[in-house]
Amino acid sequence: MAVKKVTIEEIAHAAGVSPATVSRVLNNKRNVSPELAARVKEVITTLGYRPNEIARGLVNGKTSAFSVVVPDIDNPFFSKICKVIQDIIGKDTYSLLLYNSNGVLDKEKEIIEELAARLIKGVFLVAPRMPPRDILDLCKHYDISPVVVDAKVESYRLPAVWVDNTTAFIEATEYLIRNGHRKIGFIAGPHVVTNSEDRLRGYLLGLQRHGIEKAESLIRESDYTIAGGYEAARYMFEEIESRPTALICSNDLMAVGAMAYLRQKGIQIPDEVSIIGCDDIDVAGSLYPPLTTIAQPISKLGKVAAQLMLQYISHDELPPKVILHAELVVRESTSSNHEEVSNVGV
Amino acid sequence: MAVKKVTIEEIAHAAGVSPATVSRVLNNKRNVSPELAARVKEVITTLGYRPNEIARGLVNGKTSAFSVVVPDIDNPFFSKICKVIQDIIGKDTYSLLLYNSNGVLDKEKEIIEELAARLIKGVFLVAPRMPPRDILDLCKHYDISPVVVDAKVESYRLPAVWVDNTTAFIEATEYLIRNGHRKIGFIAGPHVVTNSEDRLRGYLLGLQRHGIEKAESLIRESDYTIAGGYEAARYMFEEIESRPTALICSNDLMAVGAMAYLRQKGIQIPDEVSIIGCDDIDVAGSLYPPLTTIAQPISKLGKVAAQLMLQYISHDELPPKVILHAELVVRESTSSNHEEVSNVGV
DNA sequence: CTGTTAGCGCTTTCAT
DNA sequence: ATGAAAGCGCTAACAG
Repeated sequence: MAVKKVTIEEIAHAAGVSPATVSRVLNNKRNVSPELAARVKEVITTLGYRPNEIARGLVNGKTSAFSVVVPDIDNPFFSKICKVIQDIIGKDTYSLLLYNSNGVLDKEKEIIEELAARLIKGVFLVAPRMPPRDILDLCKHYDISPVVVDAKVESYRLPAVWVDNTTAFIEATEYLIRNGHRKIGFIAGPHVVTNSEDRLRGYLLGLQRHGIEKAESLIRESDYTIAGGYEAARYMFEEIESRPTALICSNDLMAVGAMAYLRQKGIQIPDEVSIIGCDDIDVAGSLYPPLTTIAQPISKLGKVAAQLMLQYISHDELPPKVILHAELVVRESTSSNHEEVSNVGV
Repeated sequence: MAVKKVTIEEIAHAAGVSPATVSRVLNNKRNVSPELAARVKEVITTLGYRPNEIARGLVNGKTSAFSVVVPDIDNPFFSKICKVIQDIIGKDTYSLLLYNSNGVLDKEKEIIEELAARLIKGVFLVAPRMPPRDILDLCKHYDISPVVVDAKVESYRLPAVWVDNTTAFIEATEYLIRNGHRKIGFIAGPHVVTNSEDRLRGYLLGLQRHGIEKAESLIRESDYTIAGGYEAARYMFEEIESRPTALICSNDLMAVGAMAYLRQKGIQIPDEVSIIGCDDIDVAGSLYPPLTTIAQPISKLGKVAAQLMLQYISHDELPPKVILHAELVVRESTSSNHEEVSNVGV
C-alpha cells in the first residue's frame, strides 16, 4: 500500500511549530532559533520527511531540475557528456531531464517549450542545431538558463564551452602531410553543425599552409555514424578517379565505418591508407589497428558545462566562455612515414 | 525579458468561460459543448498557452514524467535502451528523468526516494542491483510504477522484460564445442547482477551437456567494461597454467578489451583463440575481426519496456512478463572449425 | 453543460 | 524569532 506522504504541516505539528518555521529550517534561513531548528530537524529525520519538489517548484516558479538535450544519446561522445553532467549536478540534488533531438532544429525548439512547461531551471544544449540567436531569444522568453556545450558561439552573450576544433584539425592534417601524404580525404559531418564546419576549415587550412590544393572529390559530407563513415569511404574509393592515401574522419564512429569498408576491400591500414578519427571514444584504442584520433576532452567538456550552469544560476551573471583544446593521439592507424608507400593503390 | 507565462485563467477570461471549462477542454473531458470547446481551443492556440505541468503535477499527485535508472549511461547497451524508451514515451508528451546508479545498490534506493519527491509516475529500472522484493516494497511505498528491464524477476508481481540469456549462452558454448573447443574461458560480469549469473549458468550448462568438466581457472569475474575484459584476458593468459582456445565474454565491451589484450600479445584471433561477445553493440560488426556475438534485442527491450509502462499506468493492471530471445551472430572472431588448430598455443 | 469553490504542499510577505 | 495567511496554476468535487 502506498503510504501517505509526510507533509510539512505534519512536521510542524509534531515539532510544535508553524509550517513557516519548518520551511525556514528546510531552506537554511538564518532567522530561526537554534533550539527550534534542532527540534525541527530531529522530527524531520525521525518522520523521514522529504519536501515535495513539485510543490516547491510551483511556488518558486522553477523546479530544481535541469535538462540536457543531445542529438543522439546513443553516440558515446554524447552519452559520456551526459554522464559527467549528471554526476556533477546530481550532487546538488538537481535532477536531469534527458532529451534526444536527433539533430532536428524544430525538435530542439519543441523541447525548449516543453522544458518551460516543466519549469526547468536550465538546459544544456549539446551540439545544438539552433543558431545562437534563437537559443538566446527562446531561453530568454521562457526564462530558462542555457549553457551551450560543444558548439562555438562567439558573438553572443551565451554561456558556452567548446573545443578549438579548427586548430586540432590543422594539426592532424599537417601530421599527415609531414608523413608524406598529399592526397588526403576528408569525411565531414553535416554542415549545419558548427563543429563540422570548424573541422573542415581546419583540414582546409592545413592543406593550404602546405600549398596543397583542395579537391572537391576528396571531401564528402556524411552522418556522424558508423554507417555514415562506411558510405563516405565507399564513395571515395569507388566513385572518384584517384584515391586518397589518407582519410581524416570527423569523428571516431565514422572512422570505424571507414575502417570496416577498407578492410572489406582488402585495403591495408595504415600501409595503403592512413586513418585519423576524432573524439577518442573508449573503443578507439582497442580497435585494429588502434585508431589515431583527435582526442576531445569529453569529460572536461561535461564538467565545465556543469560548472558554468551552477555558476550561472547561482550568481546570475554571465560566466566566461571556455575554449578547450583537443590533441592528436597517435596510434597505429597512421603510418609514421608514408613516403615509401604513398603511390600504392593510386 | 522573460515574458510572463499565460495561465489558464487568462485563457478562461479571453474565451469568456470559467477556468474549469478550459481545464475540461485541456483534458478532453466529454462534458463540454462543442462550440465552447472550439472557442477555447482557438484562444489557446492564439495565445500560445501551454499548461503548467508542475501545477498539474501538484494537484494530481503525479507528474507526467518517468525516469530511467541505468548502471552506466556510457555503456552503448544502456544508452540505446534509453534512446528507445525516450522515443516512445516522448510521443505521449511524457518526459524522462535520467539517473546513473553506477551499479550501486544504495544509490538505486536513493534515486527512488528522489523520484518520489518529484512525483514521478513510473521508473524503468534497467539491470537493477536491487532485489525484486525491495523494488516491489519501495515502489509500492512511494507509489511509483516500476518496470524492470533486462533483469529476470520471475516470482514477483513486477512488470518486467528480460532476455533468456541462459539459453543463448548454452548455444554459444555449444557452438564453440562443436567447432572443436574444449578449453573455453569465460569472462563473467559482477555476480550480483542476475544477467551475469544467467550467462555463467548457460556456459556451465553448455559444458555439462557435452561432458566437459568445469575448470575454476577458466572462469574470471570482471566489470562489464573494456578495461574489465582486458584484465580478465590478461589473467587467463598469464596467471593460469593452461590457456583456453576460446573465450566467451559476458558483453561486447569486455570482448573489445580481451581482443586488445590478445592482439597486444600477438595471439591470433580466431586462429589461436576464438572470441565471442554479447550484446551486438553498433561497433561489434566493424571490429577486426568482426566480432561473433550473442545479439541482444536491445531495441526490442526498450520498446517492450515502454509499452509495459504505458499499459501498466493506464489500465492499472499488471502486464504480463516478457521474455525475449538472443541469438548468436557468427562473424569472424570464431573459426568455423577449430579441430586442426585446437592445440596451438597450449 | 457550466461555474464556483476548495485545495494539492510549499514559500513568503506581513504582522506580531 | 515566529505564526497567520495568501497564493503559485491547476483539477475535481459540488452546485446549479
